[in-house]
Amino acid sequence: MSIETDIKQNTPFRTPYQRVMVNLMYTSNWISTNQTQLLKPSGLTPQQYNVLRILRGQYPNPVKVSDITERMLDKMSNASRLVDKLVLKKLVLRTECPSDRRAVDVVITEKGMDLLSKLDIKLDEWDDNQREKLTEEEAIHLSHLLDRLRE
Amino acid sequence: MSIETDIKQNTPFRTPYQRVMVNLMYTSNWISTNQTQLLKPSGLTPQQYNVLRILRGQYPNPVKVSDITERMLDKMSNASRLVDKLVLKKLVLRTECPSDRRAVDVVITEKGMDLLSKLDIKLDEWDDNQREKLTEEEAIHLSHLLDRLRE
DNA sequence: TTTAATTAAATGTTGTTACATTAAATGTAA
DNA sequence: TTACATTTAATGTAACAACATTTAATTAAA
Repeated sequence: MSIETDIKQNTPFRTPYQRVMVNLMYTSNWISTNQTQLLKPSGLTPQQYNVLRILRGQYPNPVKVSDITERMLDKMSNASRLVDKLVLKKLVLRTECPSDRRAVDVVITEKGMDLLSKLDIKLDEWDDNQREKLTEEEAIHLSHLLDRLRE
Repeated sequence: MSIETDIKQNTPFRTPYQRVMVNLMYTSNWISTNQTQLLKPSGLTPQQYNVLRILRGQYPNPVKVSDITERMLDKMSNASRLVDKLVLKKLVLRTECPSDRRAVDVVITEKGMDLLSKLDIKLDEWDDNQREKLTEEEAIHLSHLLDRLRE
């Protein structure tokens, strides 16, 4: 559905750039809502999931809280408190970094890895749904346009 | 910059679709941060700005709170409390709807219209920046791909 | 070496979001 | 009409986000 119809707008956008901006916010919100619902049964928020994926990416090496902050999509979020939540759920381990006692090393646990594996399957299904809407070439092109927009 | 570089990811995305999803979240967050900063001097949050724009679109007709909710990008947001904030700033007027005493009519004030006019100029500048990154055709294409993705 | 500046993580605070619940008005069906 | 369901807005609440501040460790400079 066109973004104008989706948001019931009756006056057209002044420029195609404004249309893109609104469309991006709307689409991202749509994805985010879907993702939140997908993760809810696992008791994870999208941000917590994001942290787990960052940790898996480095497994079995630890990642410092400051590195997590740098890699998170939402730079303003509080990685420290997110790690707190994950520690409580025993999905990650937090240990003092031996070489710098200010820093904190975080590692994903086996329980965390298992949870991610289960979620991979769900995510692949969601992935397959998108496959029906865009071809691979279109998906690649879309990413490319987004990269250019942020330049 | 490519999204992989932006988020310092060293393992590639499994599919172009996953890349698009992450890219969309990242890009939208980037836009949202920019927008928040742009609006901050006016004392408006992006959502409050969104409500004002919806009201201007119907001016001088009133819009019910339920209609605002329907048209907002973030459907889960609480239009009632957003209108509250705008009433406090005298940017909108809230009156009981005569034909349905459950409903509430909201109209943008002259002060609200003036504020939007000032913001239009700022927004156009931001618009011009994007113009250097994507051609009009590319912007149109990008919106089209986003529409298709949400189908 | 002592002092100052910087860095890393944690914490405090204020406002917001997501969601559930409430309260009042309206619609509907027996 | 009366009872019940639905709609509309407002409110309560718990978790979260944005941002500032604090505390401790490290680095750099005097």
